[in-house]
Amino acid sequence: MSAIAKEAGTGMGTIYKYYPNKEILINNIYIKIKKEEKSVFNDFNSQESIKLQFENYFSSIIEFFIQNPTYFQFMEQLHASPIITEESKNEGNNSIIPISELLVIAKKQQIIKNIEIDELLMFIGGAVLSYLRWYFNQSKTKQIPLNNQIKLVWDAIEK
Amino acid sequence: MSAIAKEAGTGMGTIYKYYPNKEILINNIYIKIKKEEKSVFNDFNSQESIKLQFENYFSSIIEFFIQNPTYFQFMEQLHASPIITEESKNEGNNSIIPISELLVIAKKQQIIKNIEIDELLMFIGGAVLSYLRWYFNQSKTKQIPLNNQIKLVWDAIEK
Amino acid sequence: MSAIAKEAGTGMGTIYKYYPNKEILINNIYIKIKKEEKSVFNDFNSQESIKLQFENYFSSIIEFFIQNPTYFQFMEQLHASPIITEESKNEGNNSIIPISELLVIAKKQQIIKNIEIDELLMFIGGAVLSYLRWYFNQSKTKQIPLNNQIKLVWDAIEK
Amino acid sequence: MSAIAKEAGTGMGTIYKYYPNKEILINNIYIKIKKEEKSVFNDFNSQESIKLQFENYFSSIIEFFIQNPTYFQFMEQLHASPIITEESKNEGNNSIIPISELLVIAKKQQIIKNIEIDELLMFIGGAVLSYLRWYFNQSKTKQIPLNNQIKLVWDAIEK
DNA sequence: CATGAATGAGAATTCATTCAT
DNA sequence: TATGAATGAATTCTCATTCAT
Repeated sequence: MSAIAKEAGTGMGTIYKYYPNKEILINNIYIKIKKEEKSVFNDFNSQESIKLQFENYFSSIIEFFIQNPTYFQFMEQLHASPIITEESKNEGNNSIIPISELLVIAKKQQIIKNIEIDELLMFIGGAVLSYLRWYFNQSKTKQIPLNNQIKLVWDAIEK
Repeated sequence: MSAIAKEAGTGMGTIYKYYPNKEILINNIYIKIKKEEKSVFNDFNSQESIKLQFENYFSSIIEFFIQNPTYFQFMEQLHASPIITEESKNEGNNSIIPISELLVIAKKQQIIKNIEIDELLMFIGGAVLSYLRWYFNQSKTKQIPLNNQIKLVWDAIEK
Repeated sequence: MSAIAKEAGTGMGTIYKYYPNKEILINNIYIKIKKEEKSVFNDFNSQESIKLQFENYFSSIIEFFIQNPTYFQFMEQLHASPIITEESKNEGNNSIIPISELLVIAKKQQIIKNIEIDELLMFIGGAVLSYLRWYFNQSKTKQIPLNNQIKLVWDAIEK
Repeated sequence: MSAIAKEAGTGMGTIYKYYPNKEILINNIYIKIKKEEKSVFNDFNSQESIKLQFENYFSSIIEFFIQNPTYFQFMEQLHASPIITEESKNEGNNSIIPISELLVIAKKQQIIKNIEIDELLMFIGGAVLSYLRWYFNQSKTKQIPLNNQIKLVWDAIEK
């Protein structure tokens, strides 16, 4: 907590004014990131084809974390920590609503495989996560093309 | 540490006899799990088709963690922790050698897409991880068929 | 450390804020005592005869430890302890500079024996130490006159 | 204790067979050294002059600790430790009986100053101690002549 | 009888939280 | 109101002692 206060340029007392204890602080950060993550989808144009919308989503969510590397580090370290409450996790799950809705439509239109939405979602989530882990381990010189990842995921879920 | 000793049914001093400090203990557990993970591939029959071998690997590695849920919990909580040293991570990376070699062959035989091995590996790793996260969040009644996951991954990497 | 905190009327955390660990705390006390010991000589009047100055020094340094019995106990217990670093010992040796300088003058004036300064110093140090050990072992009723000690030392070093 | 057992080439259990606990072990070592120290005086020839006997004693006791540097280290570290019992200290004080008796004679014969034996003893003890501290801090190349020390002490106590 | 692995009370150290300024 | 020094419960680690082999 004292390290956080120092980094934030405030006293510890100030943090405790807004967040009664460390658990609440961490959980609020968690939820904040999840909300921002969800908002990535707001700008999307639903006039475009399903495939394009999906690809846009996929690259946007990755771009989001590339632009906010500390968010990614935070999630990597804490998503499985006992400090994150069940309640926070539930609220955090809202972040996948947009892509979930897109998948529902795609499935109805028989564009993608007839697999449970949840199962597809977790699969896509895994692709996002692994790409980002890779990205942040890379020396910045060798950039991995996102195209390949997008093709892999789309070939996977496409009917 | 005292909780670990209690759970292990030993005194704390005994743990410190074998592992000089907590960091070393945790890193040894990390490496042990990674080694076991690698050994999953030992039994494999290289006479089978590439696809079958791949599917076997994929389901085996998932089976491994389902049989050892504590291993999975440990990795989820600690893989991104600063307590895991760079050295341990490097040693841990040996666990993907078997599947890596399989992919090299598959690529040569033009069975799978012409994408860098590392990129394919991280993609597959993401699929494994996301399935397991899902599995352990499930109430045990609703079992998700692994078949779907295998099909998704294979369709993704197949040429 | 907890006993020290209790005695000091603070929490243990407070000690650790100023002294990162026990070793540093102990070494700081060591150096502090040595510095105070040195400052005993500050008040001295260099107009007086060499002999008088010497006698003043001798009785002052003994008076200093009699007034601060805990200082003496600390030194007795810790001067040979491995917790006192070589660096601290070197810094502590500054405390003998004043008397050392006095002896240099005394030797030039052929007042004292033509023996190496260091050898004289150690001899004097031994006399101080042994008197103090004696003093603190005494029941307070039987006070040993310091005069005798001073005569002994002076007769020893005098030409 | 385990370090002691290792150094001694035995198991810890063996030590505990002979010395029920660490305190007793340390105190026994203390007393053993003190006894050896006393025996240094056994060989002495009472036919010699008092002065010669004194000088022999002085150099013998120093020689004793130079030959047994670990004894000196032990005493330096532990003489003021709370682990040494009052009883051990009392028993240890026997080691000064021989020199004490010599001083009684010397005083009767008016060879040395008319100062209390105990005071003379502590003075001499201080000289021994300071010489040894000096000796063991020296780089072995520069040997300090013991003659000077002996002259210093004798001039001090001589009438 | 000798051993040294096992023990756990006690010591050192940390860090979330409080509260006087 | 904002601060960060002070706090001490909780944690890590040590080491004298025991006891099964």
